[in-house]
Amino acid sequence: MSGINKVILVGHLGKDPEVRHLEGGVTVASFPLATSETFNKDGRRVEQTEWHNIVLWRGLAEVASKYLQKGKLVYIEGKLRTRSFEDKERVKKYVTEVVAENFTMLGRKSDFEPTPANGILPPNNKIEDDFSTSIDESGDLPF
Amino acid sequence: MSGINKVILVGHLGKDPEVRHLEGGVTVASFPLATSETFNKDGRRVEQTEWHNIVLWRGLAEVASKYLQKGKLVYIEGKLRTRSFEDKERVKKYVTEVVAENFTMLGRKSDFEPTPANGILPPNNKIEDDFSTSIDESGDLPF
Amino acid sequence: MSGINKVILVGHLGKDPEVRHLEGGVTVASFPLATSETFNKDGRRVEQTEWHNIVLWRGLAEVASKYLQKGKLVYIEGKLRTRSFEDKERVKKYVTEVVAENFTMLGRKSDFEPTPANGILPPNNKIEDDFSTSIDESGDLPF
Amino acid sequence: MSGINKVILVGHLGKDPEVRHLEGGVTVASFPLATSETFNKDGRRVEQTEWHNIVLWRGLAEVASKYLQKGKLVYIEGKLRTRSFEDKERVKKYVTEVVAENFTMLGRKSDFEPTPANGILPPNNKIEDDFSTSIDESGDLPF
DNA sequence: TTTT
DNA sequence: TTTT
Repeated sequence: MSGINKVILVGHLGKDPEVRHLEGGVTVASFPLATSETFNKDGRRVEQTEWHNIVLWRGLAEVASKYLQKGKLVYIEGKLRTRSFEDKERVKKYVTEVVAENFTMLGRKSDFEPTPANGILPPNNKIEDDFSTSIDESGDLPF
Repeated sequence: MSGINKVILVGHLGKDPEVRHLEGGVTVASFPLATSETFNKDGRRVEQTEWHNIVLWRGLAEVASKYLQKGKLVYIEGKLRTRSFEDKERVKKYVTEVVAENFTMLGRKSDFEPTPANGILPPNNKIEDDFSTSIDESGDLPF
Repeated sequence: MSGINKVILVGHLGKDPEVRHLEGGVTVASFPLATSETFNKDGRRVEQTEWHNIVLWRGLAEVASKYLQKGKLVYIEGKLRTRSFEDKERVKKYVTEVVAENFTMLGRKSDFEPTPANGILPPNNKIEDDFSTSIDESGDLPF
Repeated sequence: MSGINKVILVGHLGKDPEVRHLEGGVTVASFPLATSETFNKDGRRVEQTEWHNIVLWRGLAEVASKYLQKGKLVYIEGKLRTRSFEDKERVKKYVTEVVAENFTMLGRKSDFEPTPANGILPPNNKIEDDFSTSIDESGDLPF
C-alpha cells in the first residue's frame, strides 16, 4: 500500500544552487538549506540550525538555478530520499536528501530579480516539478 | 529568523519500537518506518520503498512503546535532524532522523489493542510530545 | 507575493463521490470527508468529528469516482477555497471547500478494488490533479 | 478512529488581530489572512487571493495580539473547524475557520518589533498553543 | 554554509 | 482586508 512521504521547509539557502547536466540532458540542481529554531535554555536564547540537502530535477532545477541564490528565503515541499554512495576511499556512505517537488519564493520581491545572466521573470512564485519539461530545447521557462 | 522544518509521514513500522532509558530517566524510542510509492515504469508496476529512522522522546516514546508494533500503519509528524556519531571503527558518520512531534494510529481499531504487558488504553489516538512529562515518577500516562 | 495554502486530511468518506460533467466536458466530483478527533473531557472520552467538503476536478475527479466510496479511508492534499453562491431563496451564502490536488488511498488493499462498473486498476495509489488531462476523449485513465 | 485535519498557510494579515476576552478569562484572537497565488492565464498574469479566517486561543491569542499586525507575513499551522451561528436576522449560517495551533513569524526581524504598548520580545519565533497558559494572572509571556 |  |  502506498504511503505518504512529505517534507515542508522554510529556510535560507546556504549557497547558490549547484547545477549539473547528466548524460541524457537531465538537469539536477542542489543546495544546502538552513532552517533555524530559536528557543530559551536556562534563560539564554539559543539558536539551533538544521541543514538540509535539497535536490531538484529537470525543469525545477532550471528554475531554481535562475531564481534562487545564497541567502534567499524559500518554502520547499518535497520528499525524503536516502541514497548510498561510495566516497573517495570507496567507503559506502549514506546521505538523506529532500527531493523538491515544488517551491515558493518568500521574502521581498526585489530579492528575486533574476541574475544578470538571464532576464526572464517567472509569472508565478510557485514552481512545480512537472517531471517532463525540457527547457534545453525550447529555451523557454517551464510555465 | 526562525524557519520551518516539518515532516509528514504515513507508513508501516518495520520493527517494534526499541526503547532505551538514558541516564537522567529520559526515555527514547526508535523504529524504522517504510513509506512505499508505486508507479508505472515502461508499463510495469514498480514499488519503491523509502525507510525512515523515527525517534521519539519522553512521553511520546512511552506511548509508542505501548501502542505501536511492527507492521502497524501510523501517521507521524516531526522534524528532520541530522546528527553525527562514531561507528565501531571510530569513523565519523552522519544519520538523518525524523524526530516525532506527534503521531496518530491509522488502520483498524483492533490493530491498536495494547499488548498484554500493559493494559491502558490511550484516550486519544493523537499523541503529542509535550517535552516535559515525566512518566517515570508517577507511573501515569502523559495525558 | 505568493503564499502557501495547503490542507492535509486523513479521514473517511461520508458518501460516495458525486460526479457532474460541466459544459465543456470538465468533470467535477465532490464528497464529504470526516476527520475525527478523540479526547478526554473530565475523564470521559469524547469524539469530535469535523466534516470537510472535498472537490476534485478533471482527471482527479474521474479517478475518485472509480476508486473512492463511502466509508473508505483516504489521505487528501489540497487547498482551501471559499466561494459564494445563491441558495434557492436567492440568499447569498458562502461555503469553504478543500480543492484536492492529490490523494492516496489508505487502508486495506481489498478496500480499493474497483467497482464492477469499471475494471481498471490504478498503477499508483497517489493520484495527482494534472490540470489538463481529458479522459472524456481518449477513455484512458490519466496516468 | 482518529484522522488528520491539518492546515498550513503562509500569508499576510489583512487586519490587526482582534482580541476578545470571554467570560472565564479565556482570550480569543482572530484576523483575516490572505494567501495569494499568481498564475498565467492566456499569457496574462493573474493573481488570485484566498482569504482565511484565523482564530487563536489562550496564550497563542495573547502572543498574536502582541506580535502580529496588519500586513505581516506569517506561517500558520492549524486545523479546520466549521461552526454555525445566527446572523442578526437570526438566520443560521456556517463559517469555516482555521484554528491556529502554532505560528512562526516570517520576514524581516524589524517587522516584528513589539508595538509601543508592550515591550517584551519573544525568545522564539515559533509560538505554540499550549491550551493552558494563563497570561492574565502572572503577566508573563507563555514561554 | 543561511538568516536574525 | 494583505502582499508583490
